[in-house]
Amino acid sequence: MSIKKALNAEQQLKFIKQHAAELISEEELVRKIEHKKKLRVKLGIDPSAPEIHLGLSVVLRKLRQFQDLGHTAVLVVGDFTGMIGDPSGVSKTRPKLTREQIKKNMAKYREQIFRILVPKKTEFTYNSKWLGKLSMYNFMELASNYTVARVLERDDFSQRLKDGVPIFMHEIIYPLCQGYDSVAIKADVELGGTDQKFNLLVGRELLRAFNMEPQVVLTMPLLEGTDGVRKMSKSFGNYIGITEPPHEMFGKIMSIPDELIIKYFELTTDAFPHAIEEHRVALREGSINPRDVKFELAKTLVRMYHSAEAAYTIADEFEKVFSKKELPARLKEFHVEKEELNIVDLLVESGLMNSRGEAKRKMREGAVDIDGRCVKDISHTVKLTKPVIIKAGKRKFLKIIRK
RNA sequence: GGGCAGGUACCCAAGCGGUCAACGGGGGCAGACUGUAAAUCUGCUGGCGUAAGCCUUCGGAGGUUCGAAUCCUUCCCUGCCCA
Repeated sequence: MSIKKALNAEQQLKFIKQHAAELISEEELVRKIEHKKKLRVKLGIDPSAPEIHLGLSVVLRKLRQFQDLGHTAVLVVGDFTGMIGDPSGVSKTRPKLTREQIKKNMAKYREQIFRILVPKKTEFTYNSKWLGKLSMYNFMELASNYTVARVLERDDFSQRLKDGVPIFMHEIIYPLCQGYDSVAIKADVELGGTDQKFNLLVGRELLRAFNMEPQVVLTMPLLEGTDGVRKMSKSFGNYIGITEPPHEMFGKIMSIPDELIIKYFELTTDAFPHAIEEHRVALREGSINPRDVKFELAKTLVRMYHSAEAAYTIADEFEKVFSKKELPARLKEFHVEKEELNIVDLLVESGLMNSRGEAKRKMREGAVDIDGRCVKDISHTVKLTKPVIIKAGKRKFLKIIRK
């Protein structure tokens, strides 16, 4: 990072623009870098979802890049809005959070966020500090800076209005609060996903309204989740957490659609641009099996968030289990008292299945193997004179041992 | 304040007295296939029961009926129009 610190504004711009969706505006950014050297780069954080996933890492990594260029990351935790229960941007209202919950969530968040950011160059602030103190008078004044029509221009608002999906008053206020955060922390740049563009622009205009230099807006592309369609988000269940165990992470990455491989490489990994370019060409020409590139991607990410050793071990295991259909090296164990018991009971007791109904269904579908043999008979009795290995579905293995 | 239209399983969305545990789509899971937990195809997707069957579920609470997601009353919530 010491090397990058020496870069001039034009050179920095090149890094900043890399993989970004939109930069408003380039000239302003260059000017700011030249004048101030050290910029305050803002990122809003939602305290209700304390788990960082690859989707969020896209923006966080960009923030890290700013840090490497010598700038300061200012994380604004939306604890005020979190306590009120702010909109999710789609159609639901987020749950209200108590002070304790927020505190607990943020402790978790911090720990994860510094796997990407540099602590020394990171400021944490909570927007309740200023939003909580805003008087009705000040608030009204703030609100007078924006018109209803402008707020309703926001993509999701106009869509919801058209669809007859409720929009609540506090949701309309929300962009103003976020924009006011920028005023409060004197942001030079604000980062966000492309879905945040509107909010970020409000911040820009509010700064101007307060006679401050407007912030530069930088948006990053949204990363699709494991379903390959919707943006990665905890509420869609299509996310890959950066603290997930290596095998989970590896497996989930292997399940993304092939078309997303390059995008993932670009936005979530530290792979060299020329290496990514090679993959892209190879994929396009069909000279390589997409699986191998995805394999490389999975290894890279496991290495980044765990270790090189973990990456190799897991890759090896994956190969064994899914390509060669062998058993994984290490099996989870489950201990039982009885010498023999019914297979359905065992599946439920061991937690492999959620209910007896599900266990029976899955058995009918041929999803259950005992010691490598498919068992469909639900009255089957498992004898535990010696340990038995049960496979339920493609990736659930369990070694049953009698105590 | 008045009128109209709505609230259905994880999400979207049918159903409008019995054949509804509830069509269809998405998601999820499983099987086949494969190059992978990609793609594609097929099946499954409330709980208990080997099964017949039983139990819980259609915004909340009551009621009508042999029988309600479907009808009535009331309450809560949402959208649209009028004021």
